[in-house]
Amino acid sequence: MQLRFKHAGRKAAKPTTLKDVAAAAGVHVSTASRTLNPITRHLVAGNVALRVERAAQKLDYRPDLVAASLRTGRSRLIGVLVPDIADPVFSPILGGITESLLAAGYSTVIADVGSNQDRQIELIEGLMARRVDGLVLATVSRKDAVVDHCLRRGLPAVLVNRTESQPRLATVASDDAGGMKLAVDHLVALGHRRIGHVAGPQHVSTGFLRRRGFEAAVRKHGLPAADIAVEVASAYSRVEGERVAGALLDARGDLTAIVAANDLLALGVYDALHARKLRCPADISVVGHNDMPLVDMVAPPLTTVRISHREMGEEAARMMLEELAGHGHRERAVTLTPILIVRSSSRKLNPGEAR
Amino acid sequence: MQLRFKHAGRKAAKPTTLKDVAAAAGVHVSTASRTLNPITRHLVAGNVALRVERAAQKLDYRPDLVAASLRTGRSRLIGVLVPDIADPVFSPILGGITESLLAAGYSTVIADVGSNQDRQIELIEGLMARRVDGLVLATVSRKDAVVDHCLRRGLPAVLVNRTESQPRLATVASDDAGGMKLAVDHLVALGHRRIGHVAGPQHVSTGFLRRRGFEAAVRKHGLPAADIAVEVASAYSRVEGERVAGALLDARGDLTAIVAANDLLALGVYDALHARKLRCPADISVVGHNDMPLVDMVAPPLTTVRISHREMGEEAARMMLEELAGHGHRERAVTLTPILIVRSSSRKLNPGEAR
DNA sequence: GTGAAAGCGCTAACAC
DNA sequence: GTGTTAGCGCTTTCAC
Repeated sequence: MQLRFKHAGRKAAKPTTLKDVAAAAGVHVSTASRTLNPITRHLVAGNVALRVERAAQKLDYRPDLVAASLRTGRSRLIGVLVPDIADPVFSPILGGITESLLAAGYSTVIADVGSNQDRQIELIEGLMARRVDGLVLATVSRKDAVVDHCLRRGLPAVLVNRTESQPRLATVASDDAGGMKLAVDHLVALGHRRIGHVAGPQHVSTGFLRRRGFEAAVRKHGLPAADIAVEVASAYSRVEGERVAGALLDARGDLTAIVAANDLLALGVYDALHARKLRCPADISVVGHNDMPLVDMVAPPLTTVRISHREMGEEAARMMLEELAGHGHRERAVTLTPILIVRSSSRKLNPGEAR
Repeated sequence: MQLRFKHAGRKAAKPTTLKDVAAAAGVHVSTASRTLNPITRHLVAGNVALRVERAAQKLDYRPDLVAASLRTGRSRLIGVLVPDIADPVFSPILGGITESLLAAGYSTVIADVGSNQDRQIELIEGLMARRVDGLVLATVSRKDAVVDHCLRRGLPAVLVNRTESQPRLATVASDDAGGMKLAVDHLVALGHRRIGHVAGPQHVSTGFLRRRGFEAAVRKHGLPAADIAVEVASAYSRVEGERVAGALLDARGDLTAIVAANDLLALGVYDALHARKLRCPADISVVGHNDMPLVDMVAPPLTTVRISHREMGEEAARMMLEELAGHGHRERAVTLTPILIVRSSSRKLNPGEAR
């Protein structure tokens, strides 16, 4: 389609500067600057301030944040690194972060950086070239080169969703081990004893801590090691879930339940069951983790562990703001408590029942 | 939890400036600048350039984009407005945009702006204060004040996913009417004649054009107006889908199929069917639109129209880059062709069958 | 081909 | 309280 528009390419009018405002108000630029900055507003006489404000209003003055950044060294810009913007887990986190930061006058640059740490550092350099005031990392592995980099460069940073194994930065995350305990307690209460775990990648905290949480919960219930089966997925994806669950099911025909490290893996478990003509929950109960959108509508509706991703984002923003305000040492780790959402993918085992 | 870290609050080292590089290379800043800018690189003698580059390398020099922006008036920053970052439709669009722009050296500021146009304009002003070079709008209504604003301010802008009724800006969107034709053709081929439509909000192009596309398709098949029922939802949400589908079903007990303007609405249709103890597809066939993640896993797997959101984002980025390069008048509207994905929510009607 | 100088728009020390 | 001055780090004329 070929079209033309009269407006297209129209030249932008040169915007009003502080100098224009000052001239219009008959004062010096610095006075205008002081007036328009809430912090220094009180330094200027009421009537003068009023004149400046009126002039600014009349000329539709908009401060140039780029110039202000150059002068002050601060940009009021926060970078956010996510491994995959299309992963539904990160949307609400991003929503929480951006909204909270915006309310405090900060803009957010979201970088979809994948999971290659060298590339991540390259991209961070780009953000630092823009003088971002801080970074929120939703990407970290348990020992993360990006964190090293931020520390070395003195760039304020906050971790969200994932933690390092040795905490070096302020972090907000869900209680991953606690979430698995909820899942295992639930299954044990339903009579399950031979339980498998489709673990997430072990180089990220969620995968690692959930596996450990699973193992601890299972031990707490005194289930013999022989009743338990754990297999690790190399990524949080449906295909990996299917592959790993398949391996688990083929090796251990006696399992009655599988706990997946997240919902995407759990859906992969569904796929594996389907491929083997096994029914859920009749043959195998499945529990996921995250309560991502729509898992209440899949067949069968998924029993899962809900964590408040949006709240996680809001909390991360709050921590970042504290960090920037200089009193960032108060609260270094916030742990959100997950809750169990029981739906139809887990069922009560009849006494003595086995496959 | 209270913790402290030795690294926390560590002072950032003052970064190397162009001046440092110039000094180290024994040349003037302007020469260093010329060397490091690919466009002006050829103006400087080979051996000198080499010296500068080595110095830059050695000092780990990173150009200050803020200073460059102030000087040039360009920021290599693009703003992207989405109505709701948590809506899974926008994730792949954002992924496509950010990746393509990044490859061209542009960063992306994503603004989650809701649907209040006054607020949107306020937020755009914030982006303009950061001197964004352009805006990608995934938010527009059929007559959009934000577009007025961009035009007036001379800010390059590209529309994605939604179009205005009178095209004033470069746009990339799916063939919405065509998508509905696919859906209706499919149902008619299966023997359906009494078909309902849960339409989306009519102030956005997707809702409007899909409804019109539905009506045109139905007319083309010569279905009498009495066989058709259209009801408009006030938002693309599951609850609205349920409400509107409920109204449709209660008023028209003879319908055998419903086409929803998007998948979220289609899932609402499922909810409404469920509440009325109607089965899909046994009693009512349902077709959605968008093929959003997981609709292949709901019960029953949803027949829907797939559009390539990621490609849409990539295309929008390409158009923006063209716009910025000055030859933005070549191709003003790109229409992506959707395809039908048949799953299990639509079934063939037996001859003469009715409810 | 390179250096000198000006200046983007703003803020903040200092002077009065 | 307000004006003066300097300068953030870079690019880009203009000289030579």
